[in-house]
Amino acid sequence: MTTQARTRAATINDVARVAGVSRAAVSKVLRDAYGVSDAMREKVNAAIDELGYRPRVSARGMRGATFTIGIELPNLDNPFFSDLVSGATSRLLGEPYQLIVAPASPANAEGERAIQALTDRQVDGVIAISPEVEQSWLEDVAAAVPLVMLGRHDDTREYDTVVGDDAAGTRLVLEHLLGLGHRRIAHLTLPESVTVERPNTTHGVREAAYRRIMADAGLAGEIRVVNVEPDPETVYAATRDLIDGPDRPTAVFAAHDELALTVLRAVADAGPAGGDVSVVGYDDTWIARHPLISLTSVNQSGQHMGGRAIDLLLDRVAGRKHPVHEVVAPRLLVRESSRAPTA
Amino acid sequence: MTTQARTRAATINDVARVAGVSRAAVSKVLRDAYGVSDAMREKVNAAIDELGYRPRVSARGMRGATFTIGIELPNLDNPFFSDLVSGATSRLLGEPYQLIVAPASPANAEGERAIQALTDRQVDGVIAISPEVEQSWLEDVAAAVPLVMLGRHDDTREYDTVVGDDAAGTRLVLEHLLGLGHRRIAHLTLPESVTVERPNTTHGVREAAYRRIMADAGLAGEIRVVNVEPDPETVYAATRDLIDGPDRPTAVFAAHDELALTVLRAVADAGPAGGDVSVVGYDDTWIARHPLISLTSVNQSGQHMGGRAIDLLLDRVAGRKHPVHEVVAPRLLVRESSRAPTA
DNA sequence: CAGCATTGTACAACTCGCGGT
DNA sequence: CACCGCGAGTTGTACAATGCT
Repeated sequence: MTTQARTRAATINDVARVAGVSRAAVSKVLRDAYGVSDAMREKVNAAIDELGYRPRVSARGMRGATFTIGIELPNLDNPFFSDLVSGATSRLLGEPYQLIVAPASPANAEGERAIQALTDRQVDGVIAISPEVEQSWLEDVAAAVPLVMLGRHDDTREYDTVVGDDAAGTRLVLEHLLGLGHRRIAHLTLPESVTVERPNTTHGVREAAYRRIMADAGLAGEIRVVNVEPDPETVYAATRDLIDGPDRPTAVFAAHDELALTVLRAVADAGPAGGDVSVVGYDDTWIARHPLISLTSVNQSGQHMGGRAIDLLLDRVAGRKHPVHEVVAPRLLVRESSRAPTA
Repeated sequence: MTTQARTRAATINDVARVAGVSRAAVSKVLRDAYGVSDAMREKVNAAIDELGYRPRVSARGMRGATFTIGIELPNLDNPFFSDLVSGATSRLLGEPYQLIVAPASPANAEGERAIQALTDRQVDGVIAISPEVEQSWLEDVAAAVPLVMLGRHDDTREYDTVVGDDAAGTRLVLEHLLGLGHRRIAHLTLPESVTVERPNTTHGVREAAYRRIMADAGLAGEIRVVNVEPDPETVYAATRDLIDGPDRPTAVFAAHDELALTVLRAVADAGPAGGDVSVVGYDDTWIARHPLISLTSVNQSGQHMGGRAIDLLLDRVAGRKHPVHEVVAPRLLVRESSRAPTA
């Protein structure tokens, strides 16, 4: 502690020696296991404090648990993901588990690598968002470690899911816009590799629901889906194409808030010449609520979803085997970014 | 792989048996160590593929490295932190290291716990942002594992630092505002526990520079520092107090963009009655550039800082002993949130 | 007898079942 | 019976030692 350049960090053996007990006894105290007297516990704890001892998680992981749960995220830029993490973190207060986040590399399809990095590190459970990964691969992962997936509507054998009711959320958005009198409503979303090719993902369900509801409203001819890579430049350019092109939509339903913000930016930059375009997002992130942004959005409480994911994971760690699929009800928050069309 | 309900995951022993070689040989090809023939490498890799073998990082950690570098962050809500992580992630492409993020719990002074969680997990290096932690404690940590701290101007013995030139950045802000004709310029920042009590932190330096520059400009009487906990409600209330109270400032210099956004919110909510208040932030996060926000801010490139932190850490892993202190030059981005005072 | 490739084996730090007082 | 300790087991690393041209 006070001495510098300590030779080596203390191990369980050092603690045992100082406390005058066996290594196994120290282990029991550490794990709060059955069969330790108060006197023993006190002696051991005193030695632990004296040496500043901390158990190596690596060594623990060889036989027991690592008391670590890992969460894989596509990136940290989307504030919805921060909500998830913050919900998970606060649900974990008081539990002996430490949360670690593994951001997938910017490249696509890096989700697998990040999930594997977590399992390689012997985490006790994994939470992940990976629309691009095959279900069969996830089932294999789940056979080895408790797994909860976010944002997938899969019918699974081995893992749990927490997901918003994306069809209902999309209905809320479209009924709102249709009710305002909009007809030319475009849907801006992620590439087809995570929508039409992955009909069980959030964005797959949202796109399908958009198409269905538009058709049901007799607006099949107005269906317009723009699939783009989610980097700002591409989204911006795609939106400008939409605004500056023929048959400009009067409303854009963006698949999530981060996209919606870029749409708002393009609309703002286009100025009055761009016409009056309503914009709706999804996730109701904190920035949507900002009065200067005031973005109409669908709330599905990322905090709550993150917390529930932890609940399900801890259930699984405790032994549950059958899959649970939790669906979170969406709410529409109407703000200034959506209004009746002027034309 | 294809078979389900595999009994147990493959170990290095299984690989050795299938390949018909010794365990040591397998270890060598895994580590790319000296002294393996091409034939050996091929046999082993074939066995690895066949078994779907992946080395346990826990076991590796017992003797060698974990190929993991950990980054501790106070939270994931501040987009500047996302920039840091994204800079670190892309700098790490091609390196054999995996980045994991440990968010500190919302409670204050949880930074120590999160850093310890990383060292307990035997990471090969740590990057951290922890203004509240004692330097002596960090020196102890750094004696055991390579450490790079962000946002601290410490004169260190064992760890490196990457930090913006906060005095220069503050000067850019104040010269800009003074040049516009502002006199009543308030500074909204974090609690004194991380400013006046920690003069080596970013926010400590910014506050001190604010006081000095104001005084040098003959405005000692106008110095007004508001120290608040950074949760939105508190910041909002403090800003309203400022706006609605006597001697309303004509400009507010917020210590970082996340705070500045809440200030903008309070100003927007106050409406014309709140008067014309210029707002300046710090970090130039992506949201500051949004045309609906258009926040004047100081850029110190989080991406660059995150990348440099990785560079320094890898240097240290490779053996460097003496401390390096890297200072990043700031740039002021003037946008619509700051303008000449009307009164 | 160099100069390789390859293997044997001593660790590393903890957990846990079982046997002993 | 309540407590405690022995010792094997966990998976990989790395160095010394062996075997082979």
